[in-house]
Amino acid sequence: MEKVRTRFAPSPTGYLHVGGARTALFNWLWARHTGGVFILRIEDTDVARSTQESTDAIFEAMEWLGIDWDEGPFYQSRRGNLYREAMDRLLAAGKAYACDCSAEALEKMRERGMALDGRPRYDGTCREKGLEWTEGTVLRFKVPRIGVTVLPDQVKGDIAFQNADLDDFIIARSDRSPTYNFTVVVDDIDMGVNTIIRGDDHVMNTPKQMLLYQALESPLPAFGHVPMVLGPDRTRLSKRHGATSVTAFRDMGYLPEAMINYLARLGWSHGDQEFFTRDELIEKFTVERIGKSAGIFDMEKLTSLNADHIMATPVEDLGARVEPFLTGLGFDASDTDYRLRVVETLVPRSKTLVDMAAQAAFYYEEDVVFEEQAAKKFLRPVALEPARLLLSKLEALQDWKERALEGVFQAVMDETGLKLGKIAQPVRVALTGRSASPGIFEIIDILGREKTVLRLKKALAFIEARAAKAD
RNA sequence: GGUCCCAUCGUCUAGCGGUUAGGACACCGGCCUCUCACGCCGGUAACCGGGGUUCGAGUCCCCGUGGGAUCACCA
Repeated sequence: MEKVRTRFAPSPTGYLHVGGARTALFNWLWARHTGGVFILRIEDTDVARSTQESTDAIFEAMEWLGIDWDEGPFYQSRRGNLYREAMDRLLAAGKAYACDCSAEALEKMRERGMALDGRPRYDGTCREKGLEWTEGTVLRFKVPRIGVTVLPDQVKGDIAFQNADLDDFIIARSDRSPTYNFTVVVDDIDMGVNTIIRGDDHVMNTPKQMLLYQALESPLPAFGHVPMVLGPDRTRLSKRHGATSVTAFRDMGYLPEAMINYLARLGWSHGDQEFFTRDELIEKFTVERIGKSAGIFDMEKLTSLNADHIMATPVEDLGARVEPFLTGLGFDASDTDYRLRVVETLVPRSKTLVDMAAQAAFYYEEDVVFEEQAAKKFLRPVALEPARLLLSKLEALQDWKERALEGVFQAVMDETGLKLGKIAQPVRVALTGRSASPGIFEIIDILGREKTVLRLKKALAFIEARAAKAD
């Protein structure tokens, strides 16, 4: 069996969006699954719209996702002579011809065709003129007038196109630069690409490209057209649907593992399995299992999957990954051991790294700020007695460990006759400012004696002041 | 409008002639419990419509409807 050679060929006219990322992912997975080769090619023939920033953004996004390439990046803008050579071959073989129709004439043809049978098209005016290909004329490909081109699509099945419905499309502009349908084919032939997985917005281009393969006397690659990714309103995903740039998800605290898991599962399935590690994806991915219908991008499911991946990631790893988010919040999170202990308590409660960093705030803040609702509900005079008792016992505690701390609470419970909940909630608010947090013993353990005592005293003062005001 | 594609819970999907139509997200109950999560248990919720084929259709065929893609000297 021939070695699989796939490619991802984005045009650098913007950031890498989720749809493109999924296309890249599928090609990459297929190459990795089969032990093949994955190629990156930048389609920058449209000089006006291509930018270096976009190219860099694409690299950055792919690197973050962990989608690496074996060959490339190749730039179409630097492969002019290759295209020129192919043009000459086609021209010499009579498979292409020059056309000097004006833009106005072309517009007329389209209008006429539209009025005639709803089919706007080029009417072949210059097809047999034998015009010389000079500056100012374009080069058109001579599409067979009869016959059917059947696309054996790996995901959609056979799709038939009447050659008569295809235009004699332009392969070289009047400035002699090659157009998309032509460059892709020439490049894919040159690079030995034998498997093309791409968005299904390309199906209509495919018969034209297949004809080009024939004209260039090259074997056809296998085609697989993947359905689109839609926004919640069922229209093509775009900026107005919110975040669509891959790197935006990185900044929102999503893990690349979760991202590729979600993207893979959107349009592809493996029985009932939802959670996949990168290796499992490579092991189980096949083009055959790609679905045929378009899918809606669901942020909620991505988020849920992200939480699952957070729980599946080693804490050391997570610790390193949240640090920038902690720093971004203005905290000094350079103490690795402390950070790891903090992260450990937050793992099952965090949907994203941003979420995790936000929840970690009380561990780093100098001073806790009591949330109004929480303070109102729990920092009340009834909490004074048990809190004072707890404080004195904590100050005297020798062994500052979770087990011992639990013993301290038990003692307070015994002496006051109160249940743990009655004591823990006020203390929680005192230490974290909020009514929800990780377990009370682990928090105290991690915070340490100094901070715990300080915060407890502050809360005590807060309650006393409040009681005084009430009198 | 022409051409092409698609159609199972709100969403992602399993299903490849015979199933009480399964799972996941979300949602709603309950359990666990120091709070919040996690976890566990349970629930609401789907085969677009109409014709065929067949002993039997979510599964096969046709038509309709709906949605999408594409019709450039853009990629």
